[in-house]
Amino acid sequence: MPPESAPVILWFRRDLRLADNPALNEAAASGRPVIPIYIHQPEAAGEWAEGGASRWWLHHSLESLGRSLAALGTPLRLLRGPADRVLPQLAQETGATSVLWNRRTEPWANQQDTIIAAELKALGITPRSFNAALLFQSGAIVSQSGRPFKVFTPFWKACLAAPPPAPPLPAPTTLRPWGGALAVEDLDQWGLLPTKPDWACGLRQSWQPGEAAAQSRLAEFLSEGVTQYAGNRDVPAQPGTSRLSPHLHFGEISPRQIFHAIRRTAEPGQGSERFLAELGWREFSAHLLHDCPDLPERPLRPEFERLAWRHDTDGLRAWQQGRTGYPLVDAGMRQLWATGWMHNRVRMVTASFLVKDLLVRWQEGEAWFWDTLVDADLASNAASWQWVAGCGADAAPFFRVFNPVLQGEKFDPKGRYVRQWCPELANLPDKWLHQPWRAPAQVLRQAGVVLGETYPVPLVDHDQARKRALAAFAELKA
DNA sequence: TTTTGAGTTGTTCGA
DNA sequence: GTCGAACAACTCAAA
Repeated sequence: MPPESAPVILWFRRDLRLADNPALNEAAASGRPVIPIYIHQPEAAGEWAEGGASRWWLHHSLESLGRSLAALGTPLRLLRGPADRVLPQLAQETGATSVLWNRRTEPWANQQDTIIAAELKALGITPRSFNAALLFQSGAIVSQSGRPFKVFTPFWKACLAAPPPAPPLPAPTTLRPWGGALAVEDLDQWGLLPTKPDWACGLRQSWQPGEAAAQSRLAEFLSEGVTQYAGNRDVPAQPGTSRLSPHLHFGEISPRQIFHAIRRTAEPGQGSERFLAELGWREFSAHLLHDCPDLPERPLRPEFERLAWRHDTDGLRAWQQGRTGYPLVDAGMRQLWATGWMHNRVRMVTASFLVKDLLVRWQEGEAWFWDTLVDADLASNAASWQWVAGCGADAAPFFRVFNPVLQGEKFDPKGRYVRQWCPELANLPDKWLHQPWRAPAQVLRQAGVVLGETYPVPLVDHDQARKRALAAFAELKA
C-alpha cells in the first residue's frame, strides 16, 4: 500500500471537540485518510469508570462529536476496549501507519498509554500523543528545587511566569475520509443512558453537552459573567459561575481556549484573574494526581487513615439524599441529585458537613460525587475532598469547620437557593430558614413545617459535632 | 544549611 | 452589633 494512502487512526478520549485538538490537527495535516474512533472501556478504569451522571454526558457528547465529524465527511467509529488490545489490532487490520491521541490525566490511562505505545512501536506503527487537556503538561511546572509544588499559590505564580500556553488551534476544515469498512458498535447498546428509572430529566433540563454548547457557554460567560465573577461566584442562587466544568472535563472545550479568550476579551481585573485561578486549581489538581497516583484512594497525609472515622451508613444516606436537617446542606445535595452539578460554595459546605460533622471518611463523599456529578474529574474530585478533609495539599487548617447555618445566612441571605431546592421550607421567614429547628412553634405551624415529618430534624447538633471533630483531629497529633 | 514568611474559600469568643 | 484575636503546629518555597 502506498504510504500516502495508508490511514492514520485518531483516537478520541477526553477531547471530544474539533477545535484546538492537537491530535486531530496533526491527523488532518498529514493529508492521509483519517479513521476517528472512540473506545468504550469502562473495565480499564477499575473503580474509577465513569459514574452515572458522567455516562449520561458521555453519551450525548459522543453523539454531538459524531455529528460534527459526519459533517466533515467522516464518521466517528465506536469500538469496545480494552484499548491496548483494540488499537494494535485495528492498526494492523486497516494498514494504519500511525495512531494519534491526546493524553488524559488519570494514572490508569497514562499506564495504558505506555503499554499501547510500546505495542504499536513493536509493530512498526508510530504512536503520537499530545497534551490537550491542560495548560501546562504535568510535570512541566516545578519549584526552583526541581520538585513538584505542594502549595497552590507558588504553583500558580510559576505557571503565570512560564511561557504562556500556545494559542488554540482552529478546527480543521477538511478531513480525508477512509473508505474501508469496520465492524463498529452502536452507541445505544452501550447503556450509558439511564432507563429504569430515567433519572436524567433534570440533567436534560440543565445541560447541553457538546462542543457548540460549550462555546456558547463560554461566550455567555465572557459577555455577562466574568466581570462580576469575583463578587458573584460565592452566591449559589446566582448564575455567577461559568458552569464550564463538565465541558472542560470531557474536552468539549480546552483550557487553552478559555485562557486565551479570557485574556483577549475580558477586561483585566479581579473577575478575570480570579476565574483564571480556578483554571489554575484544575491544573494544580492534575499535577498533584500526576505526582501522587493514589490521590483518589489515600490521604496525602497518611496519619489521616488513623482518624476516628465513624461508620454511619444512615448518616451517609441522609447526606446523599439531602435530608440532614440542615437546609443549605440538603439544598446542595438535592441540586446535585437533580442536575448533576452543585455550586462550588455549597460543595464546600456539604463536604465539610460529611467529613467533619458526621466524621464519615472523605472517600465516601468522593465516591458519591463521582457517581452523581456531570463534571466528575478524578484529579479535581480527589484533590478537593482531601483539601476539605484537611489531609490534602495546601489543606484547610483543622479548625476550619463550616457552620451550615452561618454559611446559609452569609451566602444565601434571602434564601432563594434553599427555597428552590427545599420547597417544603419555602414559607419560613428568612430569619428561620437556615435553622428551622430553632423557629418558634407558631412560626413553623404558619409555614406548614412539621419537623420530623415534612422536613427532618437535624442529624447532629453542629456545635457538638464541631467539638467532636476538633477532638478527633487533635487525637492525630497526640 | 538555616531562616523566614506564608498558606483559597472559617468560626468563635470576648471586648 | 461589630471587631480583632485566637485557634496548632507544620510544611512548603524561596532567600
